Amino acid sequence: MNRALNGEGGQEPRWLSDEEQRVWRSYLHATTLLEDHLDRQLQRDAGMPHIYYGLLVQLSQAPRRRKRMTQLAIDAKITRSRLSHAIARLEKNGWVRREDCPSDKRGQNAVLTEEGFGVLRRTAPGHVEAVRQAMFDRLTPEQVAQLGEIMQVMAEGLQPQDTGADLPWLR
Amino acid sequence: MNRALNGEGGQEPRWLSDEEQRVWRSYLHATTLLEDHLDRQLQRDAGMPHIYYGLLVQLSQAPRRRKRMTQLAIDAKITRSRLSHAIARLEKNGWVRREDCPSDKRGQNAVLTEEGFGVLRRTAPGHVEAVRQAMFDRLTPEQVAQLGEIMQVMAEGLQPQDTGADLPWLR
DNA sequence: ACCCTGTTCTTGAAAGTTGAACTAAGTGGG
DNA sequence: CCCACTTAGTTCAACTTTCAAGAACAGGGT
Repeated sequence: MNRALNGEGGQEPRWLSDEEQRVWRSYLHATTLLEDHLDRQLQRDAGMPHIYYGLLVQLSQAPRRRKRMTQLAIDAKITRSRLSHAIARLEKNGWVRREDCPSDKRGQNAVLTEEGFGVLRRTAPGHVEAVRQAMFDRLTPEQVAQLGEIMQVMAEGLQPQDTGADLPWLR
Repeated sequence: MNRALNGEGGQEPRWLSDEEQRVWRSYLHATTLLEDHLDRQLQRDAGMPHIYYGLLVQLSQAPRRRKRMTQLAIDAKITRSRLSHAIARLEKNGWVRREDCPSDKRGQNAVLTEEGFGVLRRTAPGHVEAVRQAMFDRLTPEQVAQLGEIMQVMAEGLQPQDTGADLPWLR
């Protein structure tokens, strides 16, 4: 459905207004700077990128500190392939281990190890502090509320099925 | 300066409140979904990732459609290393070429080729449309203004020099 | 039991990214 | 002019991500 609007065949493109451009640039600017910042912070203090850290967090909050691979992939918004590689790396670190799923022989659980939990306990304070300094300490309470609302709306519009019905692949 | 708050030596960590956690999750959720979405959109329609597309945009808006490597890296918020690789790839595509800087023999200009400009002209409408659908079409004008304000504040707090004076390396 | 289709997860290769080391060229004393 | 120091950009190796297969199992029908 983008096809019709794309490239040569399309009708008049709806360009961004000046203000929209400014907002879009600020958005790109802020989000990339923050993601880079957190990636470096965690690489330095926890020895892993932000996404990997997020996987450990997910596991730490799951019922028995374990989760099916596919569910973890969905919750972390990454592909199963990426998750496979990531878990392999975390496993090599001793922070996660794999476990066969009893009910489904295809299935695997990723399980947070005690050691992995320790890493989280040690590094979480520094990470929260970094997030605070970058976001919550700089925004008014109203802005925090607004941001929450805005991000929620955007996220809703981007759930898997939206962009086209021709994307049966997970995520 | 994170050291003192990190891990074992620190004082009471300032955890996020429930609402802050919700906002933070929404933020991560929305930003990663959008970035993935745009990456796929551009990979499909323009044959390059979002960042590379951004480089072409930068060049197209620069005075003679060219820019010094370092300046381009700063403007695009990426490392010089990453830029080197990216330009090498874009050069292979024929969309950019390198040019020795006349005034500084160390310097290089990245120059947008006519072909590169053509790619931009063909793919920009589809990209703008994707951005609109994901963001501007879903937000009220007030929310757009709020988002702009918020992102500006966050970006200011993340400029290179903030995190510590002990980071002489570019970004 | 058998086949068919869809799901779960992994793998391998190519592409992209990172951080550090490196080359070459400008800069500013002494 | 020479030295040390900085800056511009590239390169290398290690790591991460993506995309396209592929192996193994599940859940129906038939």
